[in-house]
Order: sequence, then C-alpha cells, then structure tokens
Amino acid sequence: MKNQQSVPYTEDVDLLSFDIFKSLTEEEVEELNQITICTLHKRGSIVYNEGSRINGTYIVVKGIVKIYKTGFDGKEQIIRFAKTGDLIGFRSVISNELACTTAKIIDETVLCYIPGEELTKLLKENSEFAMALMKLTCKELGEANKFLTDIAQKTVRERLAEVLLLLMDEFELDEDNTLQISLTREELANMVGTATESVIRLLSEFKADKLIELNGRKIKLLNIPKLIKVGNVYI
Amino acid sequence: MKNQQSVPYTEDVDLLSFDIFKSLTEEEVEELNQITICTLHKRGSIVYNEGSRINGTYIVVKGIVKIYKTGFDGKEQIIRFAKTGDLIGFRSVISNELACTTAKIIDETVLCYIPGEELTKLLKENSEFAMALMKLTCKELGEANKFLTDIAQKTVRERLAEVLLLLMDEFELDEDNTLQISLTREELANMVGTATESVIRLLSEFKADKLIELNGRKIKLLNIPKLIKVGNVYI
DNA sequence: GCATACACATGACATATATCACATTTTTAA
DNA sequence: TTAAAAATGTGATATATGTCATGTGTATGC
Repeated sequence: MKNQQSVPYTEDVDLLSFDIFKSLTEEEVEELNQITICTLHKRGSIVYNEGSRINGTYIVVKGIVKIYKTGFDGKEQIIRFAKTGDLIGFRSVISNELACTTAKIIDETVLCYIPGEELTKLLKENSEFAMALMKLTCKELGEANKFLTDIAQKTVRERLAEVLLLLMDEFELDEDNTLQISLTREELANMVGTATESVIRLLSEFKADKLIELNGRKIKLLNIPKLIKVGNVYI
Repeated sequence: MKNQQSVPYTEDVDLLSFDIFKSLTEEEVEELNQITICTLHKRGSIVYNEGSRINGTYIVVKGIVKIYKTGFDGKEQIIRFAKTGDLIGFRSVISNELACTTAKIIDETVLCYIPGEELTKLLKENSEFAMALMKLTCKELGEANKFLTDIAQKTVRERLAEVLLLLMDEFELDEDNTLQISLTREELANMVGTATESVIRLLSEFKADKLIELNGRKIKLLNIPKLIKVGNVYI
C-alpha cells in the first residue's frame, strides 16, 4: 500500500482500437473519450481490492494486470491476467456486488476508467455493445469452467505444463521461443494452484527433460508438442 | 443413450413466474409462450452434450439438471445444478461456441425450449432483460471463481463440508434437516473434485463426528455451525 | 553501496488422498 | 421375480505433493 498508486496519463488513447468498443457509434466513442480518465500505474500497485465496492470499469490500454482471489489462509489464486484491450472490474458493476477479486499491476500499465453509469448507459442504448460484452462474459465463464475441471482432475505437473502453454497463447513467445511474460515462481504456483516449491521442482524437471530452458524468470519453450502431451492439453 | 429422451409436456406453464422473465413486457411473454416448446425428461436423459451445437436455451420449469464437464480421462466435474427458474445452455448460444458442458437430468424435469433467435431478439429489444441476463452471468462467473479458489486451496475434507452447505443453500432442508437433493457418492465426489472412495470415507468420518446422519443417499445435517467451521466457510 | 527483504533452490519428512482389490448391498431392467 | 449392473463400504498400499528447514542468490530502497 504505497501512497502514490497512480499518476495521470496524458497521451492520447484511441479507444476505438479496442475490439470491445468496435460496436459503438462515433458519438458514443466521442462521449466516452470525454469521460474516461486515464492513469499510469506502476508495478505492485492495486487497482481495486477484493471486497471493495467498484463504481466503474477499467480498460487496459497497455500493460498487464493480475486478477486474483485471496483464499482464507491468505494464499493468492490467480484467476487471469488482463492485458491490452481487456476490461476489468465490470463484473462487479453489472452484478452490483462487491469486487470478488483483487486487481494488481504486474507490469507498468495504463488504465482508462469508465464510470459505472456510463457503462450501463451504453449497455442500455447500444444492444450490439451489450451483446459484445455478454459474449465476453460467457467466454470467460466457459474458460473458468474448463480451468475448474483441470484443477480438480489434473496433477500439478499437468497443470504446470498447461499454464505454460496458456501463457504462450496469451502473451506470445519472442523470436527465441521465450515467454514474453515473466512471473515469479510464486505467481506461477498461484496460477497452478500449488506450492511454490513444487513449481520450482517441476520446472527443474521440465528443464531436465529438455522441455524448457530457464534463465531467471525467463522461460524458453523448447518442445511444445511434448509440453502439450505432458499437460494433456487437447485443442 | 436411450431412444426416448423426452416427451411433450402439455400442462400450462407460467413463464412470468420466473424471475429472469420479470422484465419482459406482456406482449413479449405472450410471444414467448407461443414459441416455447415444453418437454418432460426423465432421470438420466441428456439435454445436450459437451461439444454439440446448441441452437437455443432451456428454462427449467420443474426438476433438477446436472451441468458437468468431462475431464480427459472421462471423469465428470460437476459445475452446477440447475433447478426451477434457471436457464441452461444460453452461454453457448450467446458466445456462439459449442457447448462446453453436458446437461443431464437427475430428477424428472420439465424444460421449455427457447430458440436462439428468439433469445437474441429479446436481448436486443429489451435492454432490461439483457441486463438481467448479464447480471446472472456475472454472478455465475463470480461463483465459478470462488469455487476455483476453493478447489485449488482447500482440502477434500473442507470442500466436502462446503459442498454439503452449498447443497443446503441451493435445495433447502426438509423439516428434518435433511438435504432435499439426493446424490450418489460418485456425484458428490464429482462436485468436490475427488475420488468416490474418499467421499465415502469422509462422510463416515462426518457421521462419527456427529456432523451428519446418513440414510442411504439422504444426508441429515446435525451440526451446521461445525460444518461451517470444518469447511472454513466464511459468509 | 550497503542492508534488508525477497526470490530461488534443495533436502528431509509427513500425510492426505488416489488407486486397487474385493466384499456387500441396493437399484435397475428384463 | 430374478439376474445383472451399479453403488456402497473397507482395507491395504503407493505416491504426489505440502510443509518445514536452511542456504544461497538477487533485487530494491534508503
């Protein structure tokens, strides 16, 4: 909890470049541009906390936001990462509940804030936008169900392999086949739903099996087909 | 896979009695009544299968439907139970994806089918209805996230206690404090995300600890406060 | 630049839970 | 009603994974 969580962000943001706003009319985008407030957040700062009231939603313009729940013993469970173009916080606005997750910046991030009233106004006035957001939510729900099944049925080893592949899909590899996102071992553990030590050990095993190469937090995928096999990932 | 999965259901159904349709106008309900086709399904029949294309949604008029995913080794993971007033299948219609779950009848059930076009038409024309459905989806998403965290972090014992309490909330107790829904041990295991034998053993332990009383598939909750404690359930 | 707090790594150990095997009981269908 | 198929229950056993302890390396802030 630092004092300065965010600073104003003055550069121009083109909201229309984000898929979710594609269905808005010119006037609606214009209005949105007037209303939104953009801020720059640095690593570690909290956007909102589980249990707090959220009065609006944020669109991620740039950067990465970690969305997680805190288990009753204080352990984090990472639900997802939001990146450029993703909306965060809207779930609570729409269901009118307290935030059920915490959003924490893990890479310097630019966020634009859209007040809840503006969001609901758009949803009411523009059914296409409403459908787009609904589609998004439904997709997320589908993913959540899949993830649930995996955690319930797969071994830690399988889940770790799967998480690496998921990170590849979400954040791409660089020319060197290295994951663009770098997470701590603890964060990986909090995605997989296991202990940090287990992740460390399994990563070493994967390395020994020539599936990956490790360089600090950088993970290079050496053998993706085999990772798919290890993770029992069916596409 | 029996030949006769369902038979027509002729009795009158009052769609307006379901919360989700409360926001519809009289004409919309009238139209819906014209269009919907109601059917009676018996225990064990499949409403739709994971991976199949769904062209519409069903409202549960009466009965209980088990919604589950099948893990890669064939093991079921129960996502939720749908009961009177719940919509099933709409997720796939809206996200325009194949069904990501299977819906199976576990108690004689009456379903009314609403074609996808009718659903999307209502969503487009009636923003209040759209908001209601969105609210529902967002709530489900919140629950899915909570469940995910529990499965990832809690012990099987804790989860079983929690599932019993969840079933109490969803299906109520009779005057005798007995759960109104009766599931097989395997189904309980598929909710908790564990092996059937583990559920059997843990239920015996709960019984020995005077938390519950067992009578076939009927489970009587003897000490709810202690169950809450065992499950680390915070409300 | 130094100190302090993390992050990472590895070993030893405990144990919750899965798995297998086999009775017994209950349910289902013919 | 009876046979077959599920579901339930219990014991023995294996093991994946969590936990604790301890050491080294590495950021990070003052």
